[in-house]
Amino acid sequence: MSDPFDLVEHVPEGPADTPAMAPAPAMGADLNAEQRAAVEAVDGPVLVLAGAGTGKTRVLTTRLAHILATDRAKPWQVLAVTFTNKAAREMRERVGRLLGCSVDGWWVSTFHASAARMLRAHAERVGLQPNFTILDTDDQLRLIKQLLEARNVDAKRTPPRLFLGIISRWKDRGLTPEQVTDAEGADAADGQALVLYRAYQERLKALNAVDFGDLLLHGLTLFREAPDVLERYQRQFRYLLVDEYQDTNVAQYLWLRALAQVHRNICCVGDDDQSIYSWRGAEVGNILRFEHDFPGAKVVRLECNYRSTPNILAAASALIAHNKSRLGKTLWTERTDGEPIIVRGVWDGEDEARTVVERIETLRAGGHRLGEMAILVRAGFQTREFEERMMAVGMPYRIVGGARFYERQEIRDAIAYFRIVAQPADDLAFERIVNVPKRGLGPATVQNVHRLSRADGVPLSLAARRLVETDELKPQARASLRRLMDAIDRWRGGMTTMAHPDLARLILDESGYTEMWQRDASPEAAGRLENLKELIGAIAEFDTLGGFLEHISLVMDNDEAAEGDRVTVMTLHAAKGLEFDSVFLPGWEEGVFPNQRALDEGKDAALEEERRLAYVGLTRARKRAFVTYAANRIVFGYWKPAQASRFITELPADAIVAQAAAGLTRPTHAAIVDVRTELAVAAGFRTGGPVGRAPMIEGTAVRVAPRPEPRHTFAAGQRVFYQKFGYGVVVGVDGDLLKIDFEKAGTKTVIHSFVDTVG
DNA sequence: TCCCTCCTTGTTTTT
DNA sequence: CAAGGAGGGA
Repeated sequence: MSDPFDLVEHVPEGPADTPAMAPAPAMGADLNAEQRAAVEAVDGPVLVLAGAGTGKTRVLTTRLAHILATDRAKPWQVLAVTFTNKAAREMRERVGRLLGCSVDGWWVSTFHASAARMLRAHAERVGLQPNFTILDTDDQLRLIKQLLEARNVDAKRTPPRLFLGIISRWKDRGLTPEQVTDAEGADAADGQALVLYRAYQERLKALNAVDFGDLLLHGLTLFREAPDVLERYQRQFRYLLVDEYQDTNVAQYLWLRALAQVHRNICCVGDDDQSIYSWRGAEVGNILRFEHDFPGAKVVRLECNYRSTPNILAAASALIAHNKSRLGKTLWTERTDGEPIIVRGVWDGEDEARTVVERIETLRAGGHRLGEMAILVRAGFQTREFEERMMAVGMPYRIVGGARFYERQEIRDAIAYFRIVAQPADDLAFERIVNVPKRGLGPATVQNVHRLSRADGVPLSLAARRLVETDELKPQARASLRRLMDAIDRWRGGMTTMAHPDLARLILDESGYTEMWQRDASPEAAGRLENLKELIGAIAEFDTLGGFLEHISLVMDNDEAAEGDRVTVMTLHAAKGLEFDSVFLPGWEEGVFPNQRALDEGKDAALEEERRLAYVGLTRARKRAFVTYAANRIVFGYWKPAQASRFITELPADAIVAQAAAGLTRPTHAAIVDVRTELAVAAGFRTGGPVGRAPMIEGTAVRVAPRPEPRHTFAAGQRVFYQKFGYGVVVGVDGDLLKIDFEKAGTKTVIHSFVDTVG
């Protein structure tokens, strides 16, 4: 399969594609009764309600294998969709292993990838060209900014993000601008949002571009406007498998429903208790609608948990039982072993990081692998303190998420170069690179190109080409723009004559982009050049530049190989679907988790989603969980007293052990009615004043946890080592803070306790 | 045209 | 407290 744009028409149908598979009876012989029921109920609609750790992926993959093994369908007649790239990858691997064959070209992928694949094949039916560009959030925002500017909307009062959010939610619900009701349209941002939505869609079409939401939305339009196409897919896909069904939004639901109409063999696997993406348009209601839209659907519950100890299950079950809106499942296990969950109060975030990392160190000393431990946080900002602590003590760790590979500046720049070469009409790419590196083509020149582009109704790159033939530009800008446009033409020629990795390198070299970073003296420059090299390497794995661009626009996650034995740090959202022996759950405080926004909304729905997130966190643990909450937390740069999370009070007393740091009162759950207040008062507050200033103490039973003693004394001129920036010389001392002139990283201010003396 | 400084704003979560 | 954007000055 060489061209990812061209799939449907050429799916091989011969026997060569039939995998050499194990005989059917052997398939999944070790499943339990419910799992087996879910696997073998192949015909007709099936809804599998699968609790955490009940073998849901196993059921899905076995079911797929079973369908093929019993010859009910050929591989290309099964559509299996998941939500994340990670899950899709895993399913492909497991199915491949199960059947002992390659799954290349099969319809086993994410919703977005499947929808994109169909859309590529029938782009013209919805007014697109097959090589349309898929925009990411960054592109979308810039586009919206431009539209707002053009309409003289004050970007300060109404931030572009807000509009993007509204438009995305509409798309999640499968609504084109025409389908948004007048009432709702008038309501959103005083009616401006709907006007903007229309303009935005027009602009996208002109750019031959789509955003993520469009992949599904245009997919629906395609099905509506081209019944022949829909019918063909309906007939093709005899079996549909859907993973993480609770995360589907309305558009995805409608898309599935349309496809399932003919054969009605659709199997959705999900867990309403793990629905944590409603903010992104996911509709738990889809689970309820399923039985309504597919009457007679068989419902299978998987409740036997194979992952966690009884204590962990008891805690998770008790917690989630506080949610009102749920279908209700009871997880059980045959196991009897297990440690209690430790719930520990700490002084502040720093204390929390120290405590958690110490515990990790103890486990490691006891022979546990770091790769089996994870710190799961509510929000990204919480990772910082753990990162600093682990860096300071030399604990190997990896942060999942954060600045992802394809979102880094240098990667996005490079990709913009490739895009403008492969897709001449890609105005966004043109704008991104026209003056990067600086070549004297500032806003004034770009304005000129824009004007001509609008007047002639042609893409920016074509307008630029025409502009250099006129004398409208100053000689310098004109020469510079001509050089750039000549180069782009040359690179386009290279697409047919050169190997594409070579072409990619040539583009980066000739454009001066590589040189720009080589000349850059900042400490990140070396890493950026490294990343660019890696990018070229990634390109080499694809057959065409176009294929690569398709891949990266859909697969934006970096599966950085987790080499070595490391602690994983990530958000609870990112942890869904994973499991670890030991799970650390910090920041269980009101306002952090459940987070402030959920509390502000004051609605049950938001709070219940937070609780589901807590449930997801606990159920990631196989053997032990460690929950912490701090008495004091820095919020927006100011100390605030914190209350233990209500979720802590919802854990059953007999499954946990309560602990507290010195100076803090140990929580006694069973007896205290409102543990939260009790804890907060007993703990004492450190309030007021910006960070760094001496804390003010309120309350009575207060003891301030001692700050860690500096391990060394420092003076100007002292040569030092700091893990993050390397070697340097102290140039100033200010209390806890050291100003250090680093050899590689320049002058930085760091906290003394992480700095080591040298020599 | 570019750079610097001041000021605002924000903290979920991701295909 | 951070980072990112806007605005002003060289």
